[in-house]
Amino acid sequence: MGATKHEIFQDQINEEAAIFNALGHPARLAIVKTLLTYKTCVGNYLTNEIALSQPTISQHLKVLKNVGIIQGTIEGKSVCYCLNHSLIEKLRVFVGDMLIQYDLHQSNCNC
Amino acid sequence: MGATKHEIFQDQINEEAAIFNALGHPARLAIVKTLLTYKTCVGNYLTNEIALSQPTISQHLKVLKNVGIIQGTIEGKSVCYCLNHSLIEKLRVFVGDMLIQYDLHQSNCNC
DNA sequence: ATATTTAATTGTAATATTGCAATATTACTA
DNA sequence: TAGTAATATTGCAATATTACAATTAAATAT
Repeated sequence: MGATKHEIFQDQINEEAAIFNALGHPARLAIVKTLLTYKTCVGNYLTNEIALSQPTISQHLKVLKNVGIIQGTIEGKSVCYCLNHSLIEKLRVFVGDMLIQYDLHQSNCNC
Repeated sequence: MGATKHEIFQDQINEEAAIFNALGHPARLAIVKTLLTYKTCVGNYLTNEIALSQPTISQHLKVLKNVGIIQGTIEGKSVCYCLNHSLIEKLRVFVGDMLIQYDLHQSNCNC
């Protein structure tokens, strides 16, 4: 064993978990926060801002891109990154639903 | 190398990433969703519901407990789990802030 | 008392992740 | 046409995660 058994879960759960998982590393969360602050941002800025090597930052950017959280556009010799609108909407809906469901009956826990 | 360099990130980022990371596995997300649906839930129910072994479920419950997402109370020979109110509030605030910041200037991306 | 049920722990194998040096690639610049 | 800058890729070592069998522990049931 050793690998996650994705096949026993619904596609939707796997997809949502993949999004949370991508946000679940401090370097990647720092990248997302930078994009929230500056709206767009070139890769090299992140490499200077975060104390990790260029290949490591590149790898984290790839993870965020693969789940659709960010997108990158080539601009000369740079790549300009920004958050992916549809993905943020998906996160909004999912977390919103979650919290609504929580409010409906979680105000007190009887255990 | 091989371990995440937590020391180069702010405590808050590490903490938030840890929460997302805990939600970033389909089994753990399934547990959280079950608790959202049923409010409380005994461990054995999860073991029967999710096609993973009892030790594996127990391990995932521990991860969720360690970051404070859930709490468990012993009830006879069972353990009754529920979501942790203060943690859910933290998630609400963080994601809320994130989405507000996004709305402020992310409606269109110029790259 | 003994058996059963529920859950946690321990140990371990398989696999994935993290991080970086070295290198490749691509585009601009002098 | 070099030379430089920004990024991606490859290969690898260190570490973490996932999953489970076996075992333990604690409470209940017979």
